[in-house]
Amino acid sequence: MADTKQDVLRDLLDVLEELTRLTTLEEGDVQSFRVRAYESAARAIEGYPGDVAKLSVTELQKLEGIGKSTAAKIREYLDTGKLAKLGELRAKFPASVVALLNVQGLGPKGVLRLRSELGVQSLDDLRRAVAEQKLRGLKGFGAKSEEKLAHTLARMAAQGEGRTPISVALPLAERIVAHLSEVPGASFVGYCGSLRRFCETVGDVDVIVAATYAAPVMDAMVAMSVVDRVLVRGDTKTSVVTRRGTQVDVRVVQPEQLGAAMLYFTGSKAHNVKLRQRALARGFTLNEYALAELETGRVIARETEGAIYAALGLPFIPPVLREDMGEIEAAERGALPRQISDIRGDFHVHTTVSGDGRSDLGDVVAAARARGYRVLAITDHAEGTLSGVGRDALLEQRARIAALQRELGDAMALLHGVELNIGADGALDYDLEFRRQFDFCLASVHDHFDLPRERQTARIVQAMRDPTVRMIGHLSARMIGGRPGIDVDVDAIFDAAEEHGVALEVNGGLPRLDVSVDVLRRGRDRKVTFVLTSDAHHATELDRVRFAALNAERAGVDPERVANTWDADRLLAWARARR
DNA sequence: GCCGTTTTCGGCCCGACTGTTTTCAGTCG
Repeated sequence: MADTKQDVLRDLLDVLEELTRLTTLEEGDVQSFRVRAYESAARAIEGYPGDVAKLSVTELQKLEGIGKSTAAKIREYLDTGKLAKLGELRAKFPASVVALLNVQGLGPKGVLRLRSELGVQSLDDLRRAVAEQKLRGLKGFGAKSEEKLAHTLARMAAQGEGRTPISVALPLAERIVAHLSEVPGASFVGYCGSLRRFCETVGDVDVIVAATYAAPVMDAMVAMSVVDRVLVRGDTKTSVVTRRGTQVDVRVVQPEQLGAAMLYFTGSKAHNVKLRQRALARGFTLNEYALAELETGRVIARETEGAIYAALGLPFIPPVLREDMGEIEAAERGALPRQISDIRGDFHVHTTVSGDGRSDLGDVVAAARARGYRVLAITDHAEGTLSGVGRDALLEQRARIAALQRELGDAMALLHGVELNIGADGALDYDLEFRRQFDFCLASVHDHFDLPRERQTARIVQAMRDPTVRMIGHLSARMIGGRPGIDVDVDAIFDAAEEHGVALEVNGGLPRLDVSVDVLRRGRDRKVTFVLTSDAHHATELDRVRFAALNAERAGVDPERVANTWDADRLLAWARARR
C-alpha cells in the first residue's frame, strides 16, 4: 500500500526533528539560530492543514518560518526520500551520541566534551565513566555534577525516558494545587506549562503560586508525600521529583505579577518568543514579571494575561492554542477558532450493565440531568468484548430506560444505545435486526491491535458501512503512555465518514484522548461530524467530556462540526437518523 | 537559517539556578 499523507507528514517531521538534534550537536548550542529555524519549520509543517507534499519550493517558502534553504531540503526529502545534509550529520554523530542529549542536565556542550575528552559514545559509556568517577576531573564538570548525572541515569534506567502521560500529570497537578491552596498567604495556585496547554504527555508539571512570601509555599511542597527528591530549592523556584518519577516545578510570584507569570510559564516557548518579539516591535519588553516600556521600564501590564495580550493588540488567546501554529496571526485578524460551549449531551456512557461500569443507570442519568443535558445515550458494551453482555441484559436495560424516560418527560431524551465491538474483519455484534432496535449504535476496536494498516482500515470502514452505526468510538484504540494506536489510514476513514455520514468520537478519557489532536487538525476542514464523549464508566466521569472539548479546541475544530453543540432537536434528529 | 514600519545584512527573547567559578558557562523552560 502506498504511503498516505499521514505517513509522509510523520516522516517529514521526524526528519526535521533529527536535523534539529544533529544540528544542536554540530553547532554546540541549543539556541543556535539554525537549530531554531529547523524547529520553527517543523511547527509550520505541523500546523499546515493541507497536503505538504503537494507544495513546491516556492509555496513552501510562503509558510512562515520556512525559507529558501529549508524549503529546498523539504522538497529534496519528499522527492528522493533522502536528505544529503542529514546523511553528513549522521556520519559525524552516531545515534547513540545523539541519545545523550536526552540526559537531563546534559546539553550539547557537555556531550561534545564527554565525547572528545573521555570517548563517551553512548549512554552505556556514560554510565561507565560516571561509575569510574572520570567526570570529576573534566573541565566544566565536578564531583557534584557527576553525582547528579549518576542520579539521572539511575532514574532513566528505572523508568525509561518517558514523559508523563496527561492521565497521570493532571490528577497530580490538581492534587498539588489543592494542597498548596491551603498555605496561608497563597492568593492563587494553578498549573501552567504543557499541561495547561493540554498536551498528551508532559515533561514536567509546572505549578504557579501567587504569594507575598515564598518560603511557606516551598516548605509545603517539599513536605508532600508524593515527593521523592528535591532537585532545586531557590527563592522563586523549587523542583521536586515524585515517587513515580514526574518532575514538578513550583514557582512563587508576587500577586500583581500573576498574569505575566502565567503567560510565561504556560508557554509554549515558541508562542512566548513571538509575543516578546511583538513586544519589542512596540517598544516594550516582556518577561515573567511584566510587560514594560523598553526605555523607561514603566510597567504596561502584568496582573492578567488578558491585559498583556490587549496591550500587545491581541485578544486573549486560549492556552490550548498557544503553540505558535498560527494562533497569533489568527488572533491579529480576529480569526481565532470559536470556543466550544453549551455541550448538550453525551453519547458514550457505561453503567453497571457493562462488566467494567461502576455506576447504576439511575445515578448516571441523574448526573447527566444535573449537567443540564438534553440528550444522553447509554452505551454499554455489546457481547463482543470481555465486559460485554448478551441480549437479555440489554432488553432489561431497555425497559428500565423507558421507565426513566417517562419520569423525565421532555427534560432529557434517553437513548438506548450500545457500544458494538468491531471484529478483526469488521463484523459487528448480534445481527442487523437486533442492532436496528437500538436508538444509537457506536462501534469501536477493542482487540487485534497489531493488524497491518490495510486490514485495520478495512475493518473500520466495513463497520462504518453498517446502517446502524452512527459513530466510530476511539478510532486508534491507543492508551497514551501505554499502548500505541492501531495503524489506520486516517484519510480513508475521513472519506468513509463523509460518504456514510458516520461521526468520529472525540473520547475525553485522559488515557485515550482519541481521536487525537493530530487527527482532529487534519479533519477540521473535512465534512466530518465529531462527537465529544466522556466514555464514563462512573457517574462522576461524565465531566470528562470537557477534556474532549479541550482537545477539539486545541485542534481549532469549529463548533459547527461538533454535534454536541447543536440545539437539542437537531442533535436528537442526528442521533436517531437511519440509513 | 530566517527575515525586513529603522534592515537584503545584521540582527535574532529572557531570566533562574547550579556548579565550578572568583565573574561566568551551561542548561532549562
